Amino acid sequence: MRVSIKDVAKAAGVSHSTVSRALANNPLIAEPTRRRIQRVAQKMGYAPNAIARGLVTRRTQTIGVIVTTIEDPFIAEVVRGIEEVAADSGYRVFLGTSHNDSAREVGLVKALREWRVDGVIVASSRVGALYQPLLKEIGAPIVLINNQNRKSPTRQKSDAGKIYSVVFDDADGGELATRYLISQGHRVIAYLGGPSDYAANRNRLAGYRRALVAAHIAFDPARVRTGNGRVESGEQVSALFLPASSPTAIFCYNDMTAIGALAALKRRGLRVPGDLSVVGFDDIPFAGYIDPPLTTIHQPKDEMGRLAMRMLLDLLDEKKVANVLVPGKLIVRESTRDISTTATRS
Amino acid sequence: MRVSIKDVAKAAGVSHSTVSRALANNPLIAEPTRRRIQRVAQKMGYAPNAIARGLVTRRTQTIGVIVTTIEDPFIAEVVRGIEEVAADSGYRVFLGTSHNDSAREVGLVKALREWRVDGVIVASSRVGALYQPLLKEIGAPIVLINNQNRKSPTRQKSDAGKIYSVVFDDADGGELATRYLISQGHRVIAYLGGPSDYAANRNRLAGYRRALVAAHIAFDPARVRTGNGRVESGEQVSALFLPASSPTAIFCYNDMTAIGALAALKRRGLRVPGDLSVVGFDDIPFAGYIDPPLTTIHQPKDEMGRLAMRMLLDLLDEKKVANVLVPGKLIVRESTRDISTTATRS
DNA sequence: AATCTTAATGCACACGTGTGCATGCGAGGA
DNA sequence: TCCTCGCATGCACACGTGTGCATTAAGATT
Repeated sequence: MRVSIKDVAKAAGVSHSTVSRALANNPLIAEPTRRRIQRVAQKMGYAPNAIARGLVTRRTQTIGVIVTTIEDPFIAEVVRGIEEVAADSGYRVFLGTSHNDSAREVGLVKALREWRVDGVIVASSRVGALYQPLLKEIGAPIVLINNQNRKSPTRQKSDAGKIYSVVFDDADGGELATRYLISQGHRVIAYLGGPSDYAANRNRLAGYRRALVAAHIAFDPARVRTGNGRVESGEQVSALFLPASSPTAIFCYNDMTAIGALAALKRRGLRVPGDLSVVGFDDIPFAGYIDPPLTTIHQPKDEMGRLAMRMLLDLLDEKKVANVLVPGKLIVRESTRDISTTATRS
Repeated sequence: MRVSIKDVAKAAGVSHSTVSRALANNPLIAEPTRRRIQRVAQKMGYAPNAIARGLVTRRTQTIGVIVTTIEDPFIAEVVRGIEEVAADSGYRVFLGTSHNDSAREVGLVKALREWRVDGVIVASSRVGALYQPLLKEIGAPIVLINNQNRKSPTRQKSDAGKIYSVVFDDADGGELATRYLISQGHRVIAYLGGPSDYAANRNRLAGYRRALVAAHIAFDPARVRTGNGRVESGEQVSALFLPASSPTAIFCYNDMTAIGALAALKRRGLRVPGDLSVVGFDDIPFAGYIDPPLTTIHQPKDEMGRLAMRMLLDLLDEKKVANVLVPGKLIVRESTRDISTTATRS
């Protein structure tokens, strides 16, 4: 049988209330008494029961984290950021993976509700997008990371209740990547996209167009393809070599697509960056280890996790919080090359 | 204010005990009463309080999972397996990352103890190795995955208490890889190892030697190097090219090391698998996407997670369980080549 | 008709902790 | 000496649920 606060009380010859206060370092308890009780508790191997405490304080010091799958290195890094801040603030993390399976999602939300978590962070596009009413049932503050449901997260209505979000600035990232290619002398730049119904894809494409417009380069829909965000959509590169002219650079929806593109280009006998420059997106852990090391847009994933958790802590403290739009960073590696002549430079 | 079982009882005009039983589908309650109560509860949006329930049943339906870091794709896959089985069995997962930081580890164990988790799974070498006494304090069954502390997990003493383990058969994997290289005609095979104090490294090396002995090839310590298991230890390949003779194949401690080795070989102007065959270990997600796609030993990571969770479920049911040694599988891709002449074959 | 059996429901306690309020006690001032 | 005040501690209730046992009512049995 586990030792409870009453056992300690009996052993120390005081009431359980005194023990409770002594262990909480409540100044009401006299110094010597407190020290004695703490010694006794220590010796008896007493560990407070968080369950009972949660029942009376109505605070569990626990947050729920819902993700699509923990295997996605992107999500793993976000979760790491969350866990880091949570642990430092004395919070525990309930992890649930939805696998984009409705039954699982419903079950998860129900479980979090029953466990009375203090707050919830969701990094699972579908849950965030489709289950907002369900999420609200939890009755705890909620922060979504990179949710794909709103076109513009900053336009969130106040009547959306307690649902806030941290999202990456995809449009800015797309512009960053494209502007860099242009600065390297590229004029014919293709976009090898992701799923057309993803806001991330739409926004990256929008940034791409913005950069073209700024450089007075005409946008050509024929230079844009959609994919599924995985390696196999790299095959689509073939479709980008038009009879009229071929691109000198390809901006890819994400690193996985870029990796597929590199493989497809190699099979065509084209060399990167010799014949063609390629830019990815996300900066997954492997981006620096493939051949050639990939130039890409870095998303500060752990930082986004930390931001979300800090936001949640603020919400729990009933502070005012605002949604956050996180900017990316260009990481130049070896899959891109400057093709502008020295003449145009001087 | 949240609606409790008493509120439902009042609304339905019965006692709270009846509600409790009705919602648990206890046959003691008459069919019509039960249906009526369930309807009322549904309409009032009642969600049982798992905290209160846990307090009285002394079962939390929760397990703790301690890992080094969730960013490691290897661990992520293990966690996925655990989570999968846990969810299907009605268990929730508390995730904690230790980052090999003692303070964090102690804090984690304390937290799990206070939350009265029903069981614990540890996939963090250090925690498993150094904190067994600490772990025991939790007072719940414990399953370790790939713990590095025992030389031979099957020799576990029964007095070790409730600590069980699921470990990968590294020696068998090392033998599998080496035997394959030998079957491809290689006679001079180097081992580019990992940290010398890791049991995994020692066991893979032991398997390598076993395969050599079986093929009557002399073991030469000069053909073995240690590393840190990360990409940079691939640089060590240079040390393997002895004046006397150079290897035709390299067996690497893990895929990360192999990736480093591939890069280093390329810089030396050597082609894989043309000039040299390379075999990795682990089969990380990227192993199939690098250039050339890596021949490696597959560890069924998600399966190991599932096994560990099932073992834990058995322990919770007070069934007898035995430690498990999980075998690997050779995955042949394109980093290896058969160099035996057709003459010797016929 | 009286008693027994069975089915359905309520009562009351327990789980372990936190906390408002009452209580006791000693010291100091009138 | 009595009253007051402040400090340290104990009492008792609450949190929400599960469950052994008592209770009630209705039907069956003698």
